[in-house]
Amino acid sequence: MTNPAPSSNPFVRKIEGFVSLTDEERTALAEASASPRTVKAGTMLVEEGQSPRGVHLILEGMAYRYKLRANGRRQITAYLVPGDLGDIDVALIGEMDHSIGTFSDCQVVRMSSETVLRLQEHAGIARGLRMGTLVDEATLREWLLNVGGRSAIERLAHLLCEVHVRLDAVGLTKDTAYDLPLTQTDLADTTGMSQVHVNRSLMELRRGGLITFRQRSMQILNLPELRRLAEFKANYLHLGVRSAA
Amino acid sequence: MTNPAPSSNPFVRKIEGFVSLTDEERTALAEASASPRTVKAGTMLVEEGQSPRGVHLILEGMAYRYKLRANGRRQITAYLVPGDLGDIDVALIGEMDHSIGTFSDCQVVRMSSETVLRLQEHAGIARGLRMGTLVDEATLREWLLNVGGRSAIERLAHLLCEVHVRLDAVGLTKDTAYDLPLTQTDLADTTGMSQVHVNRSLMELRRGGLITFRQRSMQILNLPELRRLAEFKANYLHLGVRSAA
DNA sequence: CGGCCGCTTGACTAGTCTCAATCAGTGTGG
DNA sequence: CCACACTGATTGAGACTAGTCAAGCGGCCG
Repeated sequence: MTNPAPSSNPFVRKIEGFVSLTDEERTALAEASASPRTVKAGTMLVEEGQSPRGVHLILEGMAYRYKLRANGRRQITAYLVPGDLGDIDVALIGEMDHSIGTFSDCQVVRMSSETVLRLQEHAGIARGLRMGTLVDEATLREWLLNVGGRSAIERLAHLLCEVHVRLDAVGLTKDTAYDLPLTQTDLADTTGMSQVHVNRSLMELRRGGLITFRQRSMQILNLPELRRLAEFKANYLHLGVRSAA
Repeated sequence: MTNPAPSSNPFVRKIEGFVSLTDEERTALAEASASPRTVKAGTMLVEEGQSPRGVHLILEGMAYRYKLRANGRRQITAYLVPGDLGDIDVALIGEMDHSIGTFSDCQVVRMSSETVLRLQEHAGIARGLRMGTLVDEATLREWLLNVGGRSAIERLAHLLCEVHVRLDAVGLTKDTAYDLPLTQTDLADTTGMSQVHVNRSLMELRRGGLITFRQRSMQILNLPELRRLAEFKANYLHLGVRSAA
C-alpha cells in the first residue's frame, strides 16, 4: 500500500499520523490553517482566567501550556509543536485554567469554534481531532509518571525521547537531531527540577555520550541507550502503523 | 431560579454539574447507567496493552487509573469517583496506554461505544460529556503541578481538597467529611512520594489540627486553612455556578 | 490463634535544592 | 570597534527534604 507523500502542512501531517484522510479532508485542513500570524518568542497567547477566544494551532515554532503558583513557580504542563492544537472544545468553558506561551517565534492560527465545528463535519477529521485529544491526555499521564516516578536524569532522557518522536512525526527532525528552543530553566519548569540540577543532569547525559545540546540544537548521539535509560515506549503517542516507519 | 432536586444517580448529577439537562436527557443518562455490575476492591477493570472494551462508568465506590514502570513502581494518574467515566472516545485507539483498577468495591457500568454515541445525540449530554473530558485533562494538569511544584505536605493537602470538592459535587460528603478508601501506599503512588513520607506528612496535618483520617474516613477539621496551605482553587474543575453553592 | 496488611517510628542516606560566584555569548549604544 | 549589560550556562559548597531500611505495633480475617 502506498501512502500519499507527506504534506508539508504540519497540521495535515499530524492528523494523517492518526487517520487516513480523503483529498477533500486534506484540503479542508490546509484551508483552515491557511493564514497564520507570526508571534514573537516569549508571547503569552492566552492567560489563565481569561475567557478562551478560539482554538490555537501551531504551524511553526514551539509553544507551551503552563500554570503559575502564587510564589511565582511555573509548571509547564505541555509542549505544543507544529501541528498541535489547543483543546478543541475550549469554547465550552468560561475561563481558562492555564496559560499558553511561546518558546520561540511561532506561526500561529487562531481558529474560531465555528471553523472547528465545520472541520468536524468531515468524519476523518473528526476522528483525527478526537485522537489528538486522547493523545494529549495520554501525554499528560506520561508526564505525571515522569515527574512522579522517575529520577532526574531519567526524566530528562524521557522528555528528550518524546520530543524526538513528536517532531519526527511532523518531519522536523534531521535523523536524531532537532531544534529545541528551550533554556535549562524551561526544562526545569517542565520536569519539576531546579535549573541547577537540570544543568548537572544534562552534563551527565553529555558525559555519557548520549546527547549534545548547545545553541538550542539537540542531537541524540545514542538513541537506543537514551531510550533504555528513560524506559521510553512511544505507545502512548498512538502514532500507529502509519508513522511507525 | 429553582433547579430540580439533585438526582440520586451520580452520573446524572455529575453531568448536571456542568450543563442543564432536559427531562428526556436525564432519563437517557439514567437508562444508560441502569444495570451496573458489582466489582470487588482490588480488581483491574482494564490493563495497559489490552484493546479497550467499552467505556467504564463508576456509579459507586472509587477506582483509579495508573501506569506501571518496569521496576514495579506504580503511578496513579487519576481517581474515578461516582459519576466519572473513562475516555468516551477510547474506542478510537488500538490499545490502552494505562490501566484502571478499583480501590474499593464498586458499582460499574461498561457502556458500549454505541451507547455513548447514542447519548451524544442529545445536545446537552454531548456538551456535558465533552466538558467532562476537558475537566479530566485540567485535573491532570493540576496533578502535574502538584507533583512537580508543591512540597510533600502541600501535595497531600491539595489532593484532599480536590477529592472533597469532587465528592461534594455528587453528594458524597457529610459536610467536610468523606469516605476515602485508600491506603497510605495509594496516596504515595498518587503523589510521587514514599509511603513513609506520606505517613509523616499526614501526621503533620493531624498535629496541625487540619484533618483526621482513620478507618478510610477522612475528616477535614479546618477547611479554610487546608485550602490556604495547598493554595487550592477549584477553578480547574469547572463546576460553574450550578455547583458553586 | 496465627498471619497478614497497613500504620508508625527511628536511624541513616541520598538526591536535589538553594545560594552564590563565575563565565560565555549576544546585542546595544557610544 | 569596544565597553557594558543582560541572559543563560556552569560549577562549588552546604543545607535539607524526602527516600530507604528496618523494626514494632495493631487490627482484621480465615
